[in-house]
Formats: sequence, C-alpha cells, structure tokens
Amino acid sequence: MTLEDELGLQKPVALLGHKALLSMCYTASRLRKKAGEFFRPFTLTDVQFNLMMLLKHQSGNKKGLSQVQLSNMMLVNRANITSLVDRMETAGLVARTPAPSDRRTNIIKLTTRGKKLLERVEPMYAREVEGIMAALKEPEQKKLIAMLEKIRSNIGDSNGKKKAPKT
Amino acid sequence: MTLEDELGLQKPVALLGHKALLSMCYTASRLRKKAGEFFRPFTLTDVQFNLMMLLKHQSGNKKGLSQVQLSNMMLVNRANITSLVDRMETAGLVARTPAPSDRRTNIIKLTTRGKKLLERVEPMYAREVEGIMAALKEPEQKKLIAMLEKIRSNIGDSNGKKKAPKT
DNA sequence: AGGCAACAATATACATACGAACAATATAAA
DNA sequence: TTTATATTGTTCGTATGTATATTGTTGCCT
Repeated sequence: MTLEDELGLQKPVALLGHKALLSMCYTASRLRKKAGEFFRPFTLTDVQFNLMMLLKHQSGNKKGLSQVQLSNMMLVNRANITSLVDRMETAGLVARTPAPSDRRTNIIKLTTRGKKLLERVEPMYAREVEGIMAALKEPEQKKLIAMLEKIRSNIGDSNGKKKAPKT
Repeated sequence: MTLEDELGLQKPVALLGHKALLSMCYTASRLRKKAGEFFRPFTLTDVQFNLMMLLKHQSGNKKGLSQVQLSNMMLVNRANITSLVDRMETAGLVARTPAPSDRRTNIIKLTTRGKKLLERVEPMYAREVEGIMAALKEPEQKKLIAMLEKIRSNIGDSNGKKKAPKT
C-alpha cells in the first residue's frame, strides 16, 4: 500500500523529494505511535525509555549524564529535559545528583527502580523492534541507515549550532 | 558523520534494526525542526502548512475537508484537529463551514487569506525540500520511499483500527 | 580583583501529540 | 418505530516539543 493510497495524496507529493520527506515523517510518526502503545502498559513513554537507555548504556564510568548531555543525545531542547526529568523523578525512575565539579550541573542517574524496570522492558522492546524492522533484510537496513545519514548531514546540526560559520 | 559519532551512541544500537529505527526517528525530528525554522517567519508551523496543503490539493470538488478526514490524512488524533483548526481560524487561514448533509460535520476550507499565503510559501518550501533531498539521487529517493513503505505496512494502521481482526 | 561572556538549569508561553469521556447526530438492527 | 450502535466534534488531563528570558555559576581576560 502506497502513501498515496493511504492518505489520498496525489498532487502535494508531485515532487519526488517532497514525497520522500513526507514518507519519512509519516513513518517516524507511526513508529512512535506504535512505541507509545508498547510502553503504555509500563506507565512509560518512548521518550522516557530512550532517556533511561542512554543513562544505562552511555553514561560511561560516571554512571550518569548531565541534562545538557541528555538534550544533545536526544536532539531536544534543554528546556525539555527539565520537565522530563521532573516527571521521571516523581515516578521514581531517575534521580538528580549534584555534580561534584560544577554546581551548575545536575547528574541524572537511574534509580534502582528505574534499573529494574529497564531490565524487564528492554528485551521485550528489542523483540518488538526486530519484528517491525524484519520488513527489511539486513543489507537493506544498512542502506536505509546510510541514506538517512546522508540526509541528516545535508541538514546540518539540530541545535542551531552552525556547522561552518563561513568567514 | 554517523549517528554514533553525533550522539555518542554505541551499545543501545547494537541491534541493527534498533539503529535503523533510531536513525529514522532522529532524521524525521531534524527535518521537522528545519521545517519549523523555515515556516517561522510566516507565523506558520509545519503542521499548519501541511493542513493547508491538504485543503488545497486534496479536497476534491467540495473544496473542503472534514476534521476526521484531516485527522486521517495527517495521521493524528481527531482531538488534535479541534485546537489546530481553532488556532488557524483565529489566524484567519481557514474557516469552519457546516456540512449540508450531516450536522455533526464541519467542513474546513481555506480562506482567501490562507490561499494567498499558501500561494507565496508553497514554491519556496518546494525549493527548500529539494535542497535537502538533493543529498540523494532520484533512484535512491525511490528506494528510500519503497523501504519506508515496507516498514509502514509492517506496522499496521495508525489510528488503532486493526487491519485484520483475525476471527 | 574585577568584570564579563559563556554555560547549566529553570520558568514561561505556546503548539502539538495522546487517550478518555461526553453530547449531538446518524445509522443499523430489532 | 424504537432501540442499539457508530460517528463527529469537543473537552479534559497529560506528555512532549519549541523559543525566550532569567538566575546562578564558572572561567577567562584584563
């Protein structure tokens, strides 16, 4: 089933590039909705799961990440992380810790409860993802990733930091 | 530059499928941010532009679409359309019209002001999109679209309507 | 030291998403 | 025809996203 069939689109996607862009955004939208449904029974959102995954796998020796680090990794505004961590702290999934070297900085860490929940959900979600992506064979997935990277590199940095401020 | 380099991701994307999925969502996120920057000078959002494009190009003879039709085409909850149309009505871009055959239904139409704005913005946006998607050659774009469609068809319908409620 | 720019987190106002519950209307079933 | 069910739009509460302004902290430069 094509995008046109699904959405009744014809003229607005006359340009191939426009169609590709729409297709990407619609696919991402559906993926996130699917993820939302998956996580709901755990009183969790895809964003919160993503944050916990970063804390578990990306926090190096320190076992924690600052809010700015999280916002960069998640490609969202710093201001977002404040309320996100607020909610997750209330839910007992993460905790703010003062950074020893810089009093401006909060180090966000997983709580025991957060770790336990992640332990349970992570393998289930991995299976869910594999099920969805099984629509593409391995080499195709690699090609998809390569193409998406090409597009991203053509957009430039997401947080407004210009890549090469010419002159 | 790879996703790992940009985001410092290593372990959470150990699974190829997971990496492909993340790459898609991050790319879409950046595309939408880029679009947001583009539309801001027009006091417009990407979502509002999208809605106007649907009204202009998809509304058939009636020259208007119901809110449920819009929500289906935009893959969002119909509750969303209420406030979206509210804002756009306030901005004078669209208008609610009673449907002649069904008193439950609003037909949303572009106002003259909306049409004029679209006339001005649409060609500029088309150039913007072409610039971004020029990262991929035509056959690559087609392949990308085909792969995304495969994934979408593996997810099922977006609005909770099950495709084949087996027995 | 003292001043000043950069930075981290927060606060605010807004736009967009969701699900759930509701009233009014339309339609199918009895 | 009357009753049951489905659909449309709205409202509510909540989660996420943006840009912008503010506060406190750091660090650099004179």
